[in-house]
Amino acid sequence: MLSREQFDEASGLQIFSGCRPETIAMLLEGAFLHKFPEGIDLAKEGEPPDFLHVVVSGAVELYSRYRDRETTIEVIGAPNVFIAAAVVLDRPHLKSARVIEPARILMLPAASVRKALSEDAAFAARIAVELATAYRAVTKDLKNQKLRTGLERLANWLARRDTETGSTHRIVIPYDKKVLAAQLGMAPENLSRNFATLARFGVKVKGARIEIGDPAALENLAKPDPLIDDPSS
Amino acid sequence: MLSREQFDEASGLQIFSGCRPETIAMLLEGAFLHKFPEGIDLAKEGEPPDFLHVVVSGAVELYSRYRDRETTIEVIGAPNVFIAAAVVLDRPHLKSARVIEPARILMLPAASVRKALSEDAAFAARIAVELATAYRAVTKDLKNQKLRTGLERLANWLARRDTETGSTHRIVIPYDKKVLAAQLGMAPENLSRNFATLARFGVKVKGARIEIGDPAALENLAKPDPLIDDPSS
DNA sequence: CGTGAGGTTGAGATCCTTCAACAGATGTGG
DNA sequence: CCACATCTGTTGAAGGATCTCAACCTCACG
Repeated sequence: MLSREQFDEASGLQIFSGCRPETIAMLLEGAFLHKFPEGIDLAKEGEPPDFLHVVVSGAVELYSRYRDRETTIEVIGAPNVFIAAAVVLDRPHLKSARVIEPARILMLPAASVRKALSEDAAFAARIAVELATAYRAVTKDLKNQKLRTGLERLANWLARRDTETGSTHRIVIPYDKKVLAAQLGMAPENLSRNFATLARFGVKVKGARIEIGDPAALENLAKPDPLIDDPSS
Repeated sequence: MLSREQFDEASGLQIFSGCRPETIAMLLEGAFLHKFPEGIDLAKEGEPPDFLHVVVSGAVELYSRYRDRETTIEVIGAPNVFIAAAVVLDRPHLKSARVIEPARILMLPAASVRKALSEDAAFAARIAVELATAYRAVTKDLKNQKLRTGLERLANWLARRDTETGSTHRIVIPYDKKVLAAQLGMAPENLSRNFATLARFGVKVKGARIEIGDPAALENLAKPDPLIDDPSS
């Protein structure tokens, strides 16, 4: 149950923009807005979806296992939705979700979401936009994986991260390096080695802090492609 | 412009089920239903989307380039939609599309699709389902890429293809082996070598025809996971 | 100070790609 | 019908990329 303040805060979220007030009220009826500490699992792959999750603040890692391997598929920051696809289709999660930065999460009952979908075109359109955006993000990731080497993926991650944080040429890895390694699709050891290789291109690493000494050289190595790297395209 | 028969055929497609007749009429207003021979390009990555495409028959390969590399992301058979995400968001295609099996394609004007999205909740919900399904398919593919070796991907492709075609333990590769190689994320040479390796597990290859001599051995090697391999989960 | 977690480095094995040569099938024109 | 070209796929050899295992290092923290 949401408090008055929570209700007001939640109803202002992008996901509800343009929706009918009744739709919003119905969705928030059985909703929760909870704080979660780092390390908590919010969903487990293979299990049916109970809630649509909205990251109000903090960050969540989506990861999967197979045999004795594990990889992270995506890191979701605020203010984004996740596991929308599983909720819409009412099928088991394909990924587990784990808090990697203390987070406030709005949880909307899955059944309400599916109901709203067929009753409110604006909400359905918003969900369609969310899904389309998520779809494109994964597609870019798949292209990234299949078309680039590990070193290229790292170089592009650095270049993108730099422009996203104001092109100061100083960036900070916002989580453990092993998470970054898994996200980039390489072993942690390989991430170290790739960083070492990038020293030749003016990249200096000190713990989680990275300095891009020669942005042009890095850019030239990375050869970013808007159809892979632009988050907004 | 569609003929009377084409209109009737098109309006029976799954994508329209539950939609208001006016929505369907509006969508089919400026639509085309064309036959395309093998090899034709239907869309080019980087260009804006003009039409939502529905594969009525035949097959289409979605592929991408980067530097001098190319990979296929997906192969779409009938009766499926593609480039829905680009149309919904009105953003450039992330992938090119090429006919690999003579196809009949229904093309719905992108602007009409976006209009229908906000006016007809049933249509919006259908598109949301399409997008959610496509999203999950790419996610599975990404897991496949990041969590498995090439040999495992091939073994699982064979196992899945076999069950999809009636578990006769005889399958036919429905397109060129180089397309299969790109789809599985390996060089064509490597596909050959992986097939050679599979001989030890009872897999016999003669051109495009494959016989699975020891299904249990293949299954044991593949170790399929419903959260990667089940098309319906 | 120890201790443990996260990160780095080295060595060897494995996976995969590239380049090159070759084989087989298909098609064409004389 | 044959010679030739072409396209696809296979095979071999070499090198590159990546992973695993192990040792070591560093730093925060009790």
